[in-house]
Amino acid sequence: MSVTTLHQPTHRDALEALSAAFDRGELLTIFGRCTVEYEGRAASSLGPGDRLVVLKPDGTALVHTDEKRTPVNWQPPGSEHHAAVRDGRLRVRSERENPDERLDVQFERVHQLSALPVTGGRTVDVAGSEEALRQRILTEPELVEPGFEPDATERETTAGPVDVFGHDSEGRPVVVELKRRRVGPDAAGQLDRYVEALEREVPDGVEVRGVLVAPSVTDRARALLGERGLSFVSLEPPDATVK
Amino acid sequence: MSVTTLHQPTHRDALEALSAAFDRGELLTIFGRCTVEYEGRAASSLGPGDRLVVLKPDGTALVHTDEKRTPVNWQPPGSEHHAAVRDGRLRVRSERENPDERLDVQFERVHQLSALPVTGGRTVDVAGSEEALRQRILTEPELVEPGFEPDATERETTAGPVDVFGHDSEGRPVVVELKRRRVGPDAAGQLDRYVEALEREVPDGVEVRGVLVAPSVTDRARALLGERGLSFVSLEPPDATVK
DNA sequence: CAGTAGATATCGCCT
DNA sequence: AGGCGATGTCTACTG
Repeated sequence: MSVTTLHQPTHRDALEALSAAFDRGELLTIFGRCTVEYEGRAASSLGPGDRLVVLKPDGTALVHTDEKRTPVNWQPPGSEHHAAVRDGRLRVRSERENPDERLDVQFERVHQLSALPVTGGRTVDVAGSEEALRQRILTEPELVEPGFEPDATERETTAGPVDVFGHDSEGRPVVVELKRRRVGPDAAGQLDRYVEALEREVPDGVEVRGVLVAPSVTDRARALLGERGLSFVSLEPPDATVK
Repeated sequence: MSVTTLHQPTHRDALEALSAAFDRGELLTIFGRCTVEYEGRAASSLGPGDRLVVLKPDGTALVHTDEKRTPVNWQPPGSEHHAAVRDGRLRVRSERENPDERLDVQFERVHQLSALPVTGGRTVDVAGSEEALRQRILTEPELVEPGFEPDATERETTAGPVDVFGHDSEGRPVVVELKRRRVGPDAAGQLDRYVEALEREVPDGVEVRGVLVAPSVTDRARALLGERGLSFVSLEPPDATVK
């Protein structure tokens, strides 16, 4: 495991190490005093300060300060990294097309630069997802209500795919929308759009019911459900602590 | 600028440097072969591999592979980092309450550990936001339509705050929902909720109009707007390239 | 603290 | 490539 690290390198030495690391497909971390400019989907400017810059071989660029989970500036995967020395200073540019956007990091000083050969293990198994909740519904449909029977998942409508589609004990069509956590008005609106789309598919006079399945709802969402004649069933995804 | 870096340290030396850096409020990067376990809002497990772990003094923890913008595992700000050596191996735990969740990183080997003193410049000015689009509307209301006059921003309704509220050339109330980029059915539903909420506030017989202002809409969103009798105006936020 | 909606959201799936 | 919805979304703002 050969980690290459330079301390307080000259900008020219940093550039050389950086280029070599790009070629080897290594992960780069640069810690230094810099300014950052972004232009594309929006535009932003960041004054001088010490930051940690991470450049990934897949084209991702991250600029982190000492706060927050979200980088203060970034470029998504698929971008192209370029480095150069202008006016005696290291500049890293990461850009992509579609959308057209560009990130420029101008270094005043490079405190440390490391090239890290990263390998293996990218995929993570996550439990407690909406999919897990769906499995629970399909295994025990009576959790939605007694007599409920699922007929299809991801059933297509003009308003988009419905999580679970089925019918109740009296044969009425039922749309089920699943959410893994507490929901607000957006989820109620989403369910309503699906129900309205299906109302148009079904013979006149047949009522389409809508059921929102989630751990809990906000007051506003509950009110919205009431207005639209939709129901709510409290249910959590299995094997996970969800508030 | 004193960057502390250890190469291939023993787990015990790594722990010592780590604890010292915590005390000094420094940003920590650890590159090493590790496994990661998460449990909280969901649960996940990540097998052995080389990753970059970043620990921030505000309680943020990030685990990055060589791919993607999103860390493969993380802990949000406000968490508490703890480090220990168990069975001769470095373990970093980051946990928080509300929601109750915990991240465990178990190192097989530590390739490199750096403590970075980060200072200054966290705030970034962003242009081309929805706020910029709102300013544009307020300055040139005729961009919405000839005769449109804004009366309030963030006007409260039972369905939530409306971006811009005003009236048209004939005195009819108008709800304007702003989006900085191309919108889908969700935005149409959101506008519809606001219009319906205001219909209930206004005297019977008075029609409340709804206008969605965005660079463009999807087909489904356009259809939904049509059904609900809502309009669409194509407009982009200023000073930014938005598709 | 909860609710609500924006974001350079990112990401994955499917057409 | 675009549309669409989930996400351990994160983040800011408001009550």
